[in-house]
Amino acid sequence: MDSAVSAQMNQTPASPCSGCEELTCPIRQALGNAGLTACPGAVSRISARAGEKLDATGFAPDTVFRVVNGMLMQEHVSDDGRRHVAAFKTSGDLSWPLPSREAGEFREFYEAVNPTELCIISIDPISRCAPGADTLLKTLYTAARIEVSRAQEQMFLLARSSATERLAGFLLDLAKRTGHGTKRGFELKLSMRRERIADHLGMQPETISRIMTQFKKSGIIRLPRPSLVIIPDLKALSNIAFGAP
Amino acid sequence: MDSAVSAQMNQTPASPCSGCEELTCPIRQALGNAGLTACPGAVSRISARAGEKLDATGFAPDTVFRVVNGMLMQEHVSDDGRRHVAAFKTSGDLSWPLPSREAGEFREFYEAVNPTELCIISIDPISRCAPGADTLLKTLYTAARIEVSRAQEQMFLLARSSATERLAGFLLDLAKRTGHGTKRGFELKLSMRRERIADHLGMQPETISRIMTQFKKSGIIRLPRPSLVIIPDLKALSNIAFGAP
DNA sequence: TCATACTATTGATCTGAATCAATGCAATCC
DNA sequence: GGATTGCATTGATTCAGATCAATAGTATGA
Repeated sequence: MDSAVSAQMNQTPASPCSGCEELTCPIRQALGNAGLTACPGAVSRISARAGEKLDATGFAPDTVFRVVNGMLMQEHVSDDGRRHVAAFKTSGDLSWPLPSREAGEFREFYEAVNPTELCIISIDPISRCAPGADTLLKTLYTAARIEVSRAQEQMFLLARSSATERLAGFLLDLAKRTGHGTKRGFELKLSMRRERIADHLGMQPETISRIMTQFKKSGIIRLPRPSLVIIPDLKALSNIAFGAP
Repeated sequence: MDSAVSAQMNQTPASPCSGCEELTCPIRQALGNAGLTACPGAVSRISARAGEKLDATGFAPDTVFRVVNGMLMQEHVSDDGRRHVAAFKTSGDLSWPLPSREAGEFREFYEAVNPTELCIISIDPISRCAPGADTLLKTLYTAARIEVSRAQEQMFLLARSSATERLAGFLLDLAKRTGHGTKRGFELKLSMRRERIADHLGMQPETISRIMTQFKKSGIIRLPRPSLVIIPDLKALSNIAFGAP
């Protein structure tokens, strides 16, 4: 089992969460400043440098994480060291730490891929004391439903797609979420290493490399540096992701 | 693409849902009979014979299915005919039909494995008109969170376990949920065909057969008929599922 | 009870991705 | 700016599971 949980993120309680100034924050939208202020300690905030890790074991079952900015990796590690990256979370994404489980299952960690800020929110005190709590609950419920859909898409990908299709799907998804168009094409920064992409897609890092090279040779992507992908034609990549022969 | 969506389940509106007499029904628990009666049309009920299919496309995004009894299979089918069974749902389980999506993704179907009764619930009218709606919302939110955890476990299984481990994990899960102890061991009825188990685990039916035979030969299971599994020692199966060499 | 039609099992072979093993790059630190 | 170090890439080989092809069971209906 991985022992490199050295750099624990340092948690700084704050009430209300100073990170929830953004208009898109569901907590703020549901409760407003007044509601948030009524619940001291319900929201705390963490800043993490790239590579910092947080052991998600032992959080109360009403906890929700919200990524303010940066990128957070949610990973599951089994006792014998097998890893799976459940998701790469970006600005605005929510995540629910796993309820603790019996042995034989796996442990959950969160790791910052980039410098990342996140809020750790306790829902119970908020839903008890704040006005607008039902709106908040509805927002969270909707978010959780969307998370179920995402997970089901990922399951389909893992169960029924080839390595090539999986990587194409991953690049496409990340491009949509974090990329930006330039004159040369759609540009995407791959901040995580190949090994983590492999852990996300149920593959080995060597296979990621090989397929990247294929994509490069066939002109689907350009790869000036290992961490910079340029996609001249998103539609072409999409065709590969969805099973074009 | 599968065209055998011949036997559409026949939906019979009812208010309140006569199927929600059980104490475990979250709708009933949250609202009570009075609350349910206040929302005519919010809950309808379906009876399905084994093999009957329901196209889940086009349900409102506030819809929840609840299996009353029997077994329901939630499956995703891509345009080129690849299938994945996201889950086998049993009594008390909730399921959320996927929001409709752009082309290139997949369609969702529900199919009764056994004779099955389910409730189709519209949440919005209930949460508007009934007392106790926030309790209901909290119950649904909790259920959705649990569903996210389940999906993440399944993702780990698909991404990082061998075929043998996956099948052991599946048998174990189903045994816990639908099996029962006898003097010969834990007995489990496999109502679905091998092909559907394969679709759930991202494998081929032949591989399921081969591993079943291995398990049989090594004494992990007995298999009097293809649809009846007897597990003398759950712990032995569990060891295989969680990566014993 | 026997014929019919599926479904499961087994066998032979193939193949995509894993594994093992170098080699080539890029960022980081003196 | 040049070594150092950790990744990424490429190559050779292996192997788990898929695919193709029979054969054997099981359930259903006359």
